[in-house]
Amino acid sequence: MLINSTMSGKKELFLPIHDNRVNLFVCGPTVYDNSHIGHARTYIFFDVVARYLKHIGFSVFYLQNITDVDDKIIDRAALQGISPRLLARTFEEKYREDMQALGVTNINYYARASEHIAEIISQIGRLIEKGFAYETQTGVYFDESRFGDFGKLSHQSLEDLEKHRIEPDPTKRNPGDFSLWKKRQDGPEVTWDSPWGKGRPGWHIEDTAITENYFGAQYDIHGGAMDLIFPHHEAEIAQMEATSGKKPLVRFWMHTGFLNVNGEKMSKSLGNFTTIRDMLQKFDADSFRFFVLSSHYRSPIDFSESALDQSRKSLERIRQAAKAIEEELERRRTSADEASQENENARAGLSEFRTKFLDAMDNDFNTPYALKAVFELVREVNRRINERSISKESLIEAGQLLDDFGRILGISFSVAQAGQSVSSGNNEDKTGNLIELLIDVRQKLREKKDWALADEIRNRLSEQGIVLEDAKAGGGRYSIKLSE
RNA sequence: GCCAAGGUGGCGGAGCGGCUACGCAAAUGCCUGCAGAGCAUUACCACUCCGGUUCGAAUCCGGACCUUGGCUCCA
Repeated sequence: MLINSTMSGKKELFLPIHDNRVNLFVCGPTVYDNSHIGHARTYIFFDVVARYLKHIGFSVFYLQNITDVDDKIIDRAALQGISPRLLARTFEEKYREDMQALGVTNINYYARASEHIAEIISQIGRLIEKGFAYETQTGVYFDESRFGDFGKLSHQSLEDLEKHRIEPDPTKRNPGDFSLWKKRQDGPEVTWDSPWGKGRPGWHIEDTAITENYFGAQYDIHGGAMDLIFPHHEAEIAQMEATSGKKPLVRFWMHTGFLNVNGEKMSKSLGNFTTIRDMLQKFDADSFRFFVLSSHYRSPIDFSESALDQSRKSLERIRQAAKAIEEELERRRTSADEASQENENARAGLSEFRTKFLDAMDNDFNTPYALKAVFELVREVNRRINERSISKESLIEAGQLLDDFGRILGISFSVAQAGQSVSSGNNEDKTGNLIELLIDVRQKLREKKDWALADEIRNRLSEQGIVLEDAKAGGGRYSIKLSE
């Protein structure tokens, strides 16, 4: 398969370093607040990366760090009068709940920065020994002038990087040198002993200490959003390649585009900051996943209510087809349909849709193109059902294809688990029985051609959010719209 | 200023050298008591601009313009 690497800017053939094993690392959140829908975009995408790589037979280990030692956490905790650890653990828990709610379920291990201090200290020590880092009164810094490749990922030269907006720490040798260890004491929970005195790690070092610990000096894929390319990922390259002397740190750098809101970057000052929790109050997780995956992962996407609405409706079309397949299969159970069987013989099989879907995914995770294949399958199956030219085998195959595609994308295409909650007519509860009763009465009215009353029942149920759909041969079905 | 990603039909969004997706919305027809769903067809076929390469460019090259982001907080 082909994967675009930020380093080369090109699609390259993906082969893991170790046989069949794929080591995947994605920068996790700094847990000082609720995660927002921009995080969700990135993490949903990499969840699909893991799902797909597993589907095509790789053994994937997906590692994510949790930044639970950080200035923002300390500041926020002080503001709220609670301990940094309590704050961090609280939002870490919420983050995990959010991921669960979004169907992001393929992360094998979350590594907390605070639980890898020994590894961090070890790596800093080796950097100093090799002359890539130095100690001052304020901390330990990486000397970028000693590492020739600095800037290679973001395509910037050292001269470009001389320009800076924040006044650099005066003890640093070069303005671009970044912090490995901060000599600060902000309370026992965020202060550790080190050969350079008490303090805490800088932001970049935790990731390479963690990946070195679990993956070694080199691994397959490192993911994150575009804004992390510089300086964060640049710093990771410098730290690990300087420590180990092995290049490259990572074979494939993958970066997701931004999620904007009405064309603007999401930010608290603009008031367009949407947390995952708030979003899920209004939209179901599957619709959001569909929205995320209907654009290419490197393109910017624009979040809006109408975009989400459109995604919901598009997804609904796939689910309608899944429903039609089930119903047709049910019908076949009671009566054999020789005609359909025979009519289909002239038709091609459905396997071409699997090929199209997998080809799209194989080409740098082109999820919009993969979704196209899903819709083409849907149309073909609908057509065949309508024309009575589909065999039982093809119905089963189509159902399996939809299931497989849904599993890879982490979206439920089947009716049963639909977010909109579509009930079929065999509810056990009393409400369901009442609705059944009304449908029965209405059916009798229809048989008597009392259209006025029949329509009134349908309209009034519709006002209650219960939508009736009449079938040709009586009975019919209904669905309950939970939202709105 | 430097670096990066973009500018495609009413909207969303693929394609990245030649037949133009896919979805949403719309129209007409079939089906239906009506509606919905489904199916078929349609809208006469859009690619920021200006040059160039080519038999042929949305797609390659050069140049402009615009948008968003990064430049040591950031998914």
